[in-house]
Amino acid sequence: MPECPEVHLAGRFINRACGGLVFAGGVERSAVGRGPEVPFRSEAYRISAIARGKELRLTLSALDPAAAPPQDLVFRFGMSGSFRLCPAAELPRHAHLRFRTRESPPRALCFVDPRRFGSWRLGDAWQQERGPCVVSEYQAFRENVLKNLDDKAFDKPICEALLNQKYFNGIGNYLRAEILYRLKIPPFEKARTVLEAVKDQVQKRRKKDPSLRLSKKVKLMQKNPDLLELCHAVPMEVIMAEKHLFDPEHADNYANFKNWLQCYLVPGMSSLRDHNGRTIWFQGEPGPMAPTGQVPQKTPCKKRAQLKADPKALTPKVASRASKRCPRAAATPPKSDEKEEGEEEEASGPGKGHARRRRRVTPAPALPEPEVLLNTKRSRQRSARKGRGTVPAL
DNA sequence: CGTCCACGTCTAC
DNA sequence: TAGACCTGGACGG
Repeated sequence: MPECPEVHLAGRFINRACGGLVFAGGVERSAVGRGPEVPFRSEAYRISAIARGKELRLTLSALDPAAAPPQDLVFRFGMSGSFRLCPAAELPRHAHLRFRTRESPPRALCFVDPRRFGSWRLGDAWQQERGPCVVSEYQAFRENVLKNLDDKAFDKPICEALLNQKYFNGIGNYLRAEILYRLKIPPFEKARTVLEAVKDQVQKRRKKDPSLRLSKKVKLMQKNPDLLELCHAVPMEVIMAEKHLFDPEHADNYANFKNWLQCYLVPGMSSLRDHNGRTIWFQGEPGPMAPTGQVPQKTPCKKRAQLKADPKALTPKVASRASKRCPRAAATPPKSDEKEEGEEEEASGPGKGHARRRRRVTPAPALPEPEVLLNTKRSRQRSARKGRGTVPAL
């Protein structure tokens, strides 16, 4: 689950689980891994990690510094990357890079990445174009945004700007939805409009109480976080909830994570494809820059036996939140012949449990003769689906 | 079985 | 602004 919380937690996992381990030998790479061979070998070395946004840097350090210079590696996780520590004799599928311990029997720290969109590079350099980390470099992140509001990156809708790693290093698709939802900001409001308002608000606060004590300021911000503060606080919630969302016996982790989500994938919320073909989840108005020719999709609210709420699973703030209720039904009534409820939909059977997603319904547009257009063999090629769910333009 | 969808970048018309 | 890059799970017939 690689947005910045998962990357940071991967780093924490490595430091905790591997901090006391000694590794030995060379670094093994799978035949298909998306990264270079790692020219490092040592009969006794340690591994440490540090995260920045969606990147994770590993440092391999020989116990005897004279034996070999340290080797740095910077990973990106793509859509499916993760690190695991497992017996070297039972490597998981798609373990594209492996670091073996000196134990007997040996274990291996593995970079596992089924889809292979992730990669690694040699050296200690973070990717040049990525901005400060929303989690670990909050002040720099904030200033980088507010000082550059004239950048054309902010001409775009806020939901798209939030995925720009030059300004929002660490934010990904579920975080943008969760962040905007907390403030009920329409996802297709213009980014600059939203951020200028943040800037003005800061000025006002300053004028009003120029001598506020720091502690007061902190309280104020915690009570009334602005968008940029939430870009830090929301990922932090996930990181803090580590124990419950990502514990070793990951049996219920996914269920807990889904339970933490307030908007992304949540039944009753609306969704649209943004201009890059990514699904944005939101509630309420899409906003002025919404793509034309699409009807917001809505997963119907089923009568659901709520996700089995694990009462201790959530951070205090969220803990009291009523289990996910459907907001009032709204526009775009679902198709009349929709299969209603029926199954009790236990959120996730033990073991599996996955995004229970309603198949996207081809919207029935309130336009004459949509069928012709909609049914014209939309090419079934893999990526021909960006436009699915569209409505003939007017 | 087949289709759709996924927590992200990249580069090439 | 489309594809391309990939595997695998959910769901439908």
